[in-house]
Amino acid sequence: MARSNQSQFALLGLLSFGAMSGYDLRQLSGWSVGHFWRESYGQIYPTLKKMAAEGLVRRKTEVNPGRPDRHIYELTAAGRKELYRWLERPPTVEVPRNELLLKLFFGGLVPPGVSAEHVSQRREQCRQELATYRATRERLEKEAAKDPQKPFWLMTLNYGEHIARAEANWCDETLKELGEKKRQTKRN
Amino acid sequence: MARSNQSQFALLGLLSFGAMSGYDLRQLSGWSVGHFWRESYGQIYPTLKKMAAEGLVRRKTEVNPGRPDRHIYELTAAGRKELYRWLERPPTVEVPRNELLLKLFFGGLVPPGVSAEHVSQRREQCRQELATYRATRERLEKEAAKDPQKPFWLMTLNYGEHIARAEANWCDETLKELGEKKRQTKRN
DNA sequence: CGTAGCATGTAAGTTGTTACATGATTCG
DNA sequence: CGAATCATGTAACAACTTACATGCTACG
Repeated sequence: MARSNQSQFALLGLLSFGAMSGYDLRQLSGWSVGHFWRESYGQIYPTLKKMAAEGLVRRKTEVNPGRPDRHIYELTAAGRKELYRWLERPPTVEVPRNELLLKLFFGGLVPPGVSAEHVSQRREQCRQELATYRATRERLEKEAAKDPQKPFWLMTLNYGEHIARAEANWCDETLKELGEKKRQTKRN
Repeated sequence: MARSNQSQFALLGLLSFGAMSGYDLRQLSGWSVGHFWRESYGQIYPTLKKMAAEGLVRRKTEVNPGRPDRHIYELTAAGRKELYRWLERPPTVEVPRNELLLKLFFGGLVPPGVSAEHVSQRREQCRQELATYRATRERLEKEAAKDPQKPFWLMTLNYGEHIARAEANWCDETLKELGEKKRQTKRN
């Protein structure tokens, strides 16, 4: 068992940037680790509670007049230690499920236009992702120009760009092949 | 709700190649869709049972003397129809979690050697994946030379190769950057 | 005045993994 | 003779998503 609670470590990591609320964690994760890691509120709030009970984080309540209270979570020494121990363990790889590929694998069962449409949509998504990466890069250059952690953030961004470009290229190649298939089918 | 039971469709798809047992499904998925889709027995057997109850598959028992019985599952007309309907729906994308990137994102918290070691291990995994793809490609050329579905299988294989190469390149670049970082750290 | 954002959380359901249980046969 | 493969399945649990519930404020 022990699937080792990855969400927990993601949150611990984000909290290393400073004390935050569950809401903040969600927002921050959106533009920082958003392209390779996402957490839902339904996951964040219970995990924070559990970590507080285990002494990995400390909870403080910030009372704001005319606004909902904010529950700010802060790393404890124990939490920081856990985080470091996790960072040093080698990451485990698992096969990511890819619905597009699964459908394409069975592409022979449906008219070729169906697969082409799926790939074409993916192509467009890649284009959008690449645009987002460019924007994030500019934002990083401005807002984190001097941050010592910036190089690491750029590395993860580079990863996204490498993969998105590769995926886009594959889409283009595949669309060409599917196009030929379509013509062949029409002739028969 | 309705997370739309992806595993179910994967199994329906594999069953379109012919009637099979749960065990067979697992084996077949290993080398066919293995690099982008995996199912465990704990998922396969209950799903088959459920689909049989819903009339998407038909179960036949093959009695073998001196061996465990084999439960062979076969697509029904309803199952086939469900499969086609699913194939035509546009695939949904979800952000795949990447533990390596998550650790790298927080790389500033640990000595640079730690991140380098993680990336280096990933580099080696890419090498192995590429070797597997080459082997699968050869196997496909031989064993499925005339299969009309072969082009689709090759497309999914191409995808794997594109991504693995991109990932390998990224690893190399990143290792270089991390190497420089290490030297800088040592000098300070 | 409606919508979006701020802000917290719970409940119910689904999906998936891992470990366990069983027992025969084949191969080295 | 021990390990791997064939073959099926269950139980326990972990993880995650979605929808719901609440209510205020700022903005157009």
